[in-house]
Amino acid sequence: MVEFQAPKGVPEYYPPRSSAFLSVRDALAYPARHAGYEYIELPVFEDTALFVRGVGESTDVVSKEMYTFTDRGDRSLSLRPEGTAGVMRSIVENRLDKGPLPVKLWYAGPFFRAERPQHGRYRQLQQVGIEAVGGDDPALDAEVIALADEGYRRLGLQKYRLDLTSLGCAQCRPAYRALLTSFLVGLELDEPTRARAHVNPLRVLDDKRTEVIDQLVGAPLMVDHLCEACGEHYNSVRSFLADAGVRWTEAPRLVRGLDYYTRTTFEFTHELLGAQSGIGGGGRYDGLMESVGGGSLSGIGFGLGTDRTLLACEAEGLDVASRPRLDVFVVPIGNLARHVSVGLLAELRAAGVRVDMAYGERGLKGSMKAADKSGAPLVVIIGDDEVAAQVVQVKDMQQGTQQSISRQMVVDEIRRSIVEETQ
RNA sequence: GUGGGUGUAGCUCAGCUGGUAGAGCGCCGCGUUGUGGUCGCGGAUGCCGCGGGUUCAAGUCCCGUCACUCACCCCA
Repeated sequence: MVEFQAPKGVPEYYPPRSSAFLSVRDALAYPARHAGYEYIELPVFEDTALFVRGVGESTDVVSKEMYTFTDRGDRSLSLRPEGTAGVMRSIVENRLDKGPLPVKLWYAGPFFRAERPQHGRYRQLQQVGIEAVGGDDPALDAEVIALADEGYRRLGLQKYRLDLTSLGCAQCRPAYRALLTSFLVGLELDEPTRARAHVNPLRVLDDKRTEVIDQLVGAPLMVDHLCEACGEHYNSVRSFLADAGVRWTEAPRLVRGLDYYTRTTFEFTHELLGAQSGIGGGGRYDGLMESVGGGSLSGIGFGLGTDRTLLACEAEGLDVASRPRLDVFVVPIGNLARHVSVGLLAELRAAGVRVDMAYGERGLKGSMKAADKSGAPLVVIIGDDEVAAQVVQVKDMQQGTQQSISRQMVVDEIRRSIVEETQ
């Protein structure tokens, strides 16, 4: 048994899977980056009060899942459980909301929740997120959702679904909430569920137990009680989504665990992931910025789970990191050749070629084995004969063919063959 | 936080009713002169998760503990 282990529930990504993790993260961020969203790097911990006020005191995330600690200045800080509140804080603090609107940002990194770990649920989770702040144009909602969808599509994912609904606003939700509450009090519910209904009646709607679901058949739904403005907004969002070519499922019982969501709300789930099926989600938040001390700008955003998306790719058998890690592997024979090789390595790297060489005295056979395992399609072999003749041997590992190329020409030759291959 | 399952070589796992550890894969080496993958041969590696108990004897039974895992809950 090893002396030290990574903290409970914290996933690590090491080779070879780490390259797949990077590919997933990049694929999820790509659509937003190419839609003009700019990068924002945020603190991993913030003032605890930011999350309490922003995310909501009654949420499970804040009430029992935060890693909270006191620093040496006696300040209460918490590892961020989600990204949106921090983005809002930064926008307000750095006056980004005084510039052109909407402010469009993307971020990626770790978030922390002190939950019981299980497949796809981690205490340190990785997310890629975007926020579009300072606009309530329903086309913006559609854009955000479409960018998430495109990320999953880029990876080749197929067995996922987009659930969509509207949670109304400060105008219409309170009345609906009262209606739902009066409906719920008439049901046969156990104590924890009653408590939940008291804290947030909406949350009872997505209960998974059949005995609860059966009782919810006639429950009033938010989408049937939207005010005129929210109803119109939601219709427009759906219309723009259709224009964007995104397919969704109406999910009138969709509820999210964070209090700030209003109007458009969505979640992506993958069918092969078991209990932790949510691979991404998000929605509109109209009052969030005000609640953290900013102006009354509304926004919309999403958080996509990098860990779970990777699991989803693996569940679908997708090879998300098929590109070899190297273009060339150099095999020197003898000390003289090692000097030539080091020089060649520098030139190749400067030319943008991804290259490694056989270090250590392994002998030609061992070096060739290492070359094979490196996955590089080309191997450059240099021995005394080659040094004397000022050439190198370039071997195509797949074909098994080999040709002698002059030392002078070899960098250009290799670069050319790589360009051809990537076309 | 609440339940269930599992913990044996780097990995996947076998080890029947208790008698001092095995396979496949991987790794390293060899198959003579400067060439990988296939094949053949050889080799290294285990406090059998940890602690206690029962027993002449425990990987094997009992208790505890830790870790992992699945579900609830929650969510990415």
